[in-house]
Amino acid sequence: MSKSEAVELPVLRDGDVVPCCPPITAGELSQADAEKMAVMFKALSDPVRLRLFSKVASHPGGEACVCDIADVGVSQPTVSHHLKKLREAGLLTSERRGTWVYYQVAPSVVAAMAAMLDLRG
Amino acid sequence: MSKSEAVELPVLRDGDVVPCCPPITAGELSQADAEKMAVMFKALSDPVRLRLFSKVASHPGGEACVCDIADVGVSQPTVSHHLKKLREAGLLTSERRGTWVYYQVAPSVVAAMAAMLDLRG
DNA sequence: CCCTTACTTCGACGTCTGTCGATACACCGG
DNA sequence: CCGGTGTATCGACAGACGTCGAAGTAAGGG
Repeated sequence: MSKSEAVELPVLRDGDVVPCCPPITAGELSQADAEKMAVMFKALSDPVRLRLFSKVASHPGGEACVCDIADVGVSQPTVSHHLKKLREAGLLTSERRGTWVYYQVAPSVVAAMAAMLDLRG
Repeated sequence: MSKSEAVELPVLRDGDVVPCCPPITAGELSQADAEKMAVMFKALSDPVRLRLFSKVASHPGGEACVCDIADVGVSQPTVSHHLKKLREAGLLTSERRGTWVYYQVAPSVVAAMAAMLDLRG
């Protein structure tokens, strides 16, 4: 599947934000932009995914092995399914290291979502 | 169409943010917090709702009449349905003034979502 | 009053989504 | 090569969701 490279801290500096879409206060979203953003928000619209995501994000280095975060009250296949959704939405990246698979947060994508919700115009 | 006599700007100051949940980097989300946040993210997980929301948010005063924003490519009952979802999630509030119903953004709720996605620890 | 305009609710329908158990795939240690 | 552990995919199914037209409610104007 996907092959991610860099393993770095999720620390953000100004300018790291992918300028996907302007803040919602800036004007009406185009159909295309709306669909793009909807995919990201949908990824976080499930309690299980939200918990998985927070577990990865709050882990040291912003990355965690599946086995470290799998305890969210659903079966293992379901965990895998949700992690795939988060991956497909661009919020997480994954990397296999030996037996284990590590998931990392994608800071710029998350920052883009936050930026879009910025009401200070 | 309608004539919205602008109320006030949705400008935020520090401290206006409802401290619903800590940033996702701060630790694992509780089951309850995850469910609460999931409802908000789910509200923005649909392209039509995202466009409706952006139309309200980008309107002068952060408020708009339904008739001003209803042109999003779906039927009018569907628009009403989506606005209800946004209202139930706390992202919008509504108010009837005469014949028209005006929707306003709920700045503190939106800010809480943005704060949760803040990766700067 | 009744009619028109603005919006909401209702009922129905097809699609999408979350969940599971079973199964397949990847890696490691012996 | 073989058995064991960690993850991913598959197939199935119930429930949630987006959509519509039709009908209901609210307000204003003749």
